[in-house]
Amino acid sequence: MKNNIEDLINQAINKLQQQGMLDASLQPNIQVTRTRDVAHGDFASNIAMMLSKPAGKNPRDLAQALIDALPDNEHVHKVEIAGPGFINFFIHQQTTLDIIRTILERGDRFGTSEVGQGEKVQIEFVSANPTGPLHVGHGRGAAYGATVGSLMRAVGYDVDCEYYVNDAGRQMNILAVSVWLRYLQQLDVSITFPVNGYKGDYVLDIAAELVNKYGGVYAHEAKQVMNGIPADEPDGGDKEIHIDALIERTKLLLGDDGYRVMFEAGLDSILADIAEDLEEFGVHYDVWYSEQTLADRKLIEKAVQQLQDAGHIYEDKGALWFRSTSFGDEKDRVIIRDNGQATYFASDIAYHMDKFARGFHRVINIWGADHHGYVPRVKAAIKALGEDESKLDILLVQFAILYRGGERVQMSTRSGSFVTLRELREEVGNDAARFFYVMRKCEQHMDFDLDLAKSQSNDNPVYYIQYAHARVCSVLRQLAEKNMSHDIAAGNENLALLTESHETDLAIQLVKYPEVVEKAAVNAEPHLLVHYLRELANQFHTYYNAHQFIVEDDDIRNARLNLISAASQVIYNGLHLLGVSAPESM
RNA sequence: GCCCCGGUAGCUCAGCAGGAUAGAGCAGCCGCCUCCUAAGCGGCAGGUCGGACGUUCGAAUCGUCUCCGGGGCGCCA
Repeated sequence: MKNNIEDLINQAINKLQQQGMLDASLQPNIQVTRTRDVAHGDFASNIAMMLSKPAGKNPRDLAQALIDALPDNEHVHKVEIAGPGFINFFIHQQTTLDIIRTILERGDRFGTSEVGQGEKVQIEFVSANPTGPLHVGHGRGAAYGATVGSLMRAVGYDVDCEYYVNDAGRQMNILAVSVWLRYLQQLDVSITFPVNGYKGDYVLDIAAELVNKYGGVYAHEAKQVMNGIPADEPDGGDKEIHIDALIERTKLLLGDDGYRVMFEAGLDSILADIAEDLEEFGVHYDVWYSEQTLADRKLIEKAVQQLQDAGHIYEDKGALWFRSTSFGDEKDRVIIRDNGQATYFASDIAYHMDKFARGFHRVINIWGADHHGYVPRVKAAIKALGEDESKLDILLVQFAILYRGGERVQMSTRSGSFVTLRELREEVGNDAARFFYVMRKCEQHMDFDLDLAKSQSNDNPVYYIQYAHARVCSVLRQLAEKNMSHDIAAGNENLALLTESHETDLAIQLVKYPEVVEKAAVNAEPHLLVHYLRELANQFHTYYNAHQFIVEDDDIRNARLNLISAASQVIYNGLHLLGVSAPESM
């Protein structure tokens, strides 16, 4: 309808240009918006005010000229000039009510479209290091990424969701050592656990399984483990040096095979846990991409070589540097350390190179806001590799700050004192968690009050929306008890009977749904849908309180039941996109 | 020091490709169940849109400066 009106205005402008009232060279940017106030009709355009200056005419006079030039349209009921020169369009009520028929016909496909034209899009999100369970901070990225994926699919994009598994690098070595040391402790080897080790209970569980499976096969005496290892922090040493020495000692004592056992026990167990956690949260991935395979497939070397061939690499102090400053970064970055090891950045260049090689038209990375300093160098690398950087969008999700008892909850994976996503899900439920996480714009810091979320209180906005859906289901259930029926075809014939203001308001809200879904998808802003659904639920509840649906008059009853069925269908569709269930009774 | 995000009602936040009297939830106060679930509805009250200047017919929205809060700036990942 909006496009329709833009069309009409365009025709009017053309007509005035032909008549010489407007300069033919004007290329107006026609804006049509939905009005806030019903007194202003359904749609409004500011075109007359925008053209008033270049046309050298008073905006209200120009508006009148445009209105006179507007072609007739079956859906437009009335056009008015208002205020300083707005043109307000009033749509026929029947046109609005026809949306009910459309919704009931299209069912759960109502709101989907093809604007994405099947474009291949990759969304990578969460990608937390597999060194411990997901915590509530990851939950926001998970819910946000999954919802953006659903939204984009709904409007016709071909979406792949991907998790980048950081299964290589120092963190994983620290995990392997942590597992082994816990294993030794459980075999009563007296060892002080390093400050920098992973202290979470899950490491104890992994170690216990190893004890079960292998007994003392990988045991060594405390002396062998600790002799000659530089002191840890509490003993006046450096915790980083201490843990690195322990990694080397572990590799030495266990050999390659033994070390792999520790390494994989940690990785496999934690990754499986993460995958299960996300699946239970309704977050599905198409691809789990291993960082290790980049090295195995020599993609890192290839990426470095490609940059070198293009002349963007130089050597300094024994390391290889990428001249990222040539591409807008604030300083150059090391990609191969003086010890010959590739940096994480090098892997990431290779990873992004591979993303583009896989043929995505658009690549979306959803990162925690703490990675924002990393954005320029990744974009720099992409430019240096000759790729089109506009295909890469990096969306930064701000932290979810937890509050418990009015106090901020500190989180740290290493210390083991965090609230896990699983814990949150169990306490507030998947529906509330999914909903809360996408309620805010992603760049908005989020205060997540655990006490409030945990309390199964009525304040919970997700219940409010679900309740609207359940209420409609309940009404339809009652029909049978009252020996009455709902004839959808008859209802569609009688939509014109829906003349109450509550009914038109509700229908207008329903008309907006596809526009909201499209805008939420294109802008990656799920919160728009959340706000829309709240408003829709509110309009339904208001209608519910104002009028009876189960009435004796067959025509009115069928028409009203069609309207509320359509409303509940839209609520169902919207909640589904958010990954939230729509219960039939509550 | 540089960079990113935020500063709108008591609290948590929408609105920000400039537009017609700035919205919602919660909290507060007052009403509404002989009637399809009161997990609901209606009403009242509540705001110098952090501040200043600028652009504009018009600024919460755009620009510059400034103040406050959060985060980031490694041969870590």
